[in-house]
Amino acid sequence: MSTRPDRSKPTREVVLDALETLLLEGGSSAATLEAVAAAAGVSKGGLLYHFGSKEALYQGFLDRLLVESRAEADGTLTAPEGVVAAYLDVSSVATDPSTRSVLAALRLAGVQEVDVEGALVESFEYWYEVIARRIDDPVLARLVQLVGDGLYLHALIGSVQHDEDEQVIARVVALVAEHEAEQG
Amino acid sequence: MSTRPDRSKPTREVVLDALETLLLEGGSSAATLEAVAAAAGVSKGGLLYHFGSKEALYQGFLDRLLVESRAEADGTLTAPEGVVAAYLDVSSVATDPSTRSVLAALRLAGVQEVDVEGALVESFEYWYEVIARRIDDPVLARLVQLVGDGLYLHALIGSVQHDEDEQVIARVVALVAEHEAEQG
DNA sequence: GTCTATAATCGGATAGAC
DNA sequence: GTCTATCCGATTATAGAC
Repeated sequence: MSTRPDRSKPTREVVLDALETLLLEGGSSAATLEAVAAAAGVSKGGLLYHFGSKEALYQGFLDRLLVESRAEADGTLTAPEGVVAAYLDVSSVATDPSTRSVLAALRLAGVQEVDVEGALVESFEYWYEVIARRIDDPVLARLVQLVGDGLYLHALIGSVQHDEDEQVIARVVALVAEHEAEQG
Repeated sequence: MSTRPDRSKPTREVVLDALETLLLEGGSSAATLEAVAAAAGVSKGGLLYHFGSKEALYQGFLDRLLVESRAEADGTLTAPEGVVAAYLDVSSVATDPSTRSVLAALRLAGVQEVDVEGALVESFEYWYEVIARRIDDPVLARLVQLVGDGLYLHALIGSVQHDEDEQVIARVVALVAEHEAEQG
């Protein structure tokens, strides 16, 4: 990939997209400045004009992740299937744009240049608040999140979806519906 | 750390312990041969006598991980608190030796030298089989695992334990007990 | 805003002494 | 079985032309 994928997008965004793809494919060690530049269709020098260092590049990625995931979480508040089903669906579909960002960030976890863990904690915390806004029992809300995060973990290791996963989602949704019926 | 931590253990094990610690602290990029050797209290040459390459070192780590996690899973079959509580406890305690290995392996996910994901999938699959041996409803068994894996994910990003987590575990245990009572 | 060329450093791996 | 010395390729970053 030596030609620039999309010229309508700003270069910054194209570079971050390239970084995301490389992180998903080969982890943090595959995401060298040269490789990212090549995948984005720019030169190393061109990349370094937009992000002055590897640290700045990583930070730019985390900043975008937070903006994206907050928007995604907010969006589910008005989702027809409800927040619960929406979160569990998002978590289990590794091709979802928002999920891709989170999985890429998880592959970045542990690097010294930036606080990846802090950004991820912030993102997950925001999701919890959104879920808890719809389920008044905090324990149940947390259970919903943990099931979703379990699905995230399995997406991270590329595990094939269990036959049971769909039924687990249905079961959790039912659990929430049951709770809501009790409350009135 | 330039002195060898424990001379009673075989050097191979000391080296793998050092690798594990470095992976947890700084991700895969921090686990250079030089750094691992230093943390283990041997020279680079000394390390390379036991593991001929970085690939061999990583593979040795994954091999040990599988042996350890199978033993851990088998051990819970006879645990007094039951498999369910045992898995959820293990998943949430980041200092547990077995959990440390899994978290370190997760930080290694994405490297090209070895099939980290494959090893992790195998480990999680084994755990599922152990859990499913005690809970005859496969959907419920999978739900238990996903909650535990959600806890793993939060341990991976160093997220502080939610106040609700203990109650979530209790709730899941109750869910399983309820199911068993129905079956008889 | 994007490029090429190059400097400086680091990481993996080999050879051979002890 | 462990060490030191060394080579080579890869990676980050800078300088300066276009």
